[in-house]
Amino acid sequence: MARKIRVRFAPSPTGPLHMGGVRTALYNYLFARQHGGDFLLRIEDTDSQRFVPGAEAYILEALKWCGITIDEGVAEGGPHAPYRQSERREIYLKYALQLIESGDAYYAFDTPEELTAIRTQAEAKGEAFSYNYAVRGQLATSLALPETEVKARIERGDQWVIRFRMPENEEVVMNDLIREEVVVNTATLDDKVLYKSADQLPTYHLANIVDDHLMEITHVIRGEEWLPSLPLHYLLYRAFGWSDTQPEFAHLPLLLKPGGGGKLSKRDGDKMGFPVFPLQWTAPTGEISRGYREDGYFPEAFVNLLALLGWNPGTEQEIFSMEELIASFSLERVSKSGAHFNPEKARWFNAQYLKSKSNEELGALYLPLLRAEGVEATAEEAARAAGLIKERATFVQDFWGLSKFLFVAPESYDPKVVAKFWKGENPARIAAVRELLASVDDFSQGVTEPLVHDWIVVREYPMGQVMNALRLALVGESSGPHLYAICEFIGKEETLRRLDRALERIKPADA
RNA sequence: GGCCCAUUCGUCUAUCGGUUAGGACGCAAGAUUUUCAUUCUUGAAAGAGGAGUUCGAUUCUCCUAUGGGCUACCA
Repeated sequence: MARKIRVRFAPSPTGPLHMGGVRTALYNYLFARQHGGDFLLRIEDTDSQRFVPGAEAYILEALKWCGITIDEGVAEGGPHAPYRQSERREIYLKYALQLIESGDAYYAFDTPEELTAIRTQAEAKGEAFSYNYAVRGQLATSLALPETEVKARIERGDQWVIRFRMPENEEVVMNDLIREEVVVNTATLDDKVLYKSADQLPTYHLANIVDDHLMEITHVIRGEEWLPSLPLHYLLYRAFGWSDTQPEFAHLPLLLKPGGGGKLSKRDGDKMGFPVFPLQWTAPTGEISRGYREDGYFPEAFVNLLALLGWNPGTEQEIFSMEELIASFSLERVSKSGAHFNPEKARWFNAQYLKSKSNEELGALYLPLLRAEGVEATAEEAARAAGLIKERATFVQDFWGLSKFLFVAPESYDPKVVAKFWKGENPARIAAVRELLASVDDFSQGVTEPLVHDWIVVREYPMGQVMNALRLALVGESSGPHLYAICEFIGKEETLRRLDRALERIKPADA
């Protein structure tokens, strides 16, 4: 009988989620939705030392912004609540003790200080210390100490941890949905801590396995950095007797820095000039890291570009809505090797989405920016302006720079353009065009364009010369949308006013 | 150091033994346009190296190299 697909995203609230984390969440979400399964969000806050206030709220907001909806989780609740591991602390000790009972784990009384001492000592000799079968019989463990001594220490309140008793020499054969078979010999592995008395909290490994089991998780989709601990996780499922319901595993390739040199990390963004976080993050120290949202990315574009970083549909389609991603995603088509993030392509994705949006939608986004510039435009004007310039923009934030001349007359005139076009007969021609335009009242593009165009052609004036001079007079520079569209937008009165101003203010380059 | 994973244009990637090795970003050129941009066309650009297996390897195996991850009482 097939179990209902259930996956989880289980971040640790040690800071803002970075884009690699969002991608992991996204793949989990896509997988769940495609199979009609459940997507859970579990907060893994078993490290009280590294807890960062605000991180959890950030994670929730980031997923929401991306359109990743959660079926069960800290905010939604669900049949397996609570979904915050710190609130499940009493669950884990029982399971740790069960492993001691079965002989799969043992108490260890070494203090962290003792362990660092042993480590540095080994290092000095050029060796690497591993807490494993070779040493657990010699150290202060329940395997080496008499039972009475173990009891006494625990009752006395000595601190202890519970470690997994890693088999001495066993080939663990694992299966990964992306990498297929992986084999590791346990002789190379150490006895990981599962539970610590100091804060009465489990470590990741124990909490993760216990919760995935209890929450009936069927597929664990996580980053490749977890692959080395997969054998431990296999062995834990076996020790608990849960092998028959053990989830399938899929380890995702890492997101790498654009230029190489390791996985993308939280610091890279500000250093390399692109965001690594979905949302802007203000650290408790006050330090601000930029986010895709604040940088002007549409969530659809962000999700789209993330989806294609490590997965491809096998077709040439590149633009995917969330629905299309849900329909075409598959773990089989996730690539095995790490993906370098390409900020240029990220911008391209956003430009694609920008172009596909309606003028009204973009106008609504532009309006507040116009207000911020002190322009009181109507929604209709903002939409028309957006329509004129969306083809040449990547972000809505680009709009003002690309269309300010639609709302305010140029204060200055680009000297290079003046030198090139405001000379010879051009100023006089512009003066003539001004009178020509003054003769019509309908300023729609369909009227002004043939009017001026024919006028220039009939006189055999050089089209480029006249038009560029005209553009200079109206816009102040040499780039922008179709000139007659600009005239239509600003209207007759403003057009004539700007021409008068230009004729008065611009000094001919050859005078 | 040990263990594990990976390796096709600069980058993301297609190819599931036989292809002129395809697409996208970026780059270059051309066309269109009054300008810039858009758009369109074209171009440069890749199988890490070496052994095998095979009639035939980018594709399968091994070695080397390179890249990456892990190696905490962090996740």
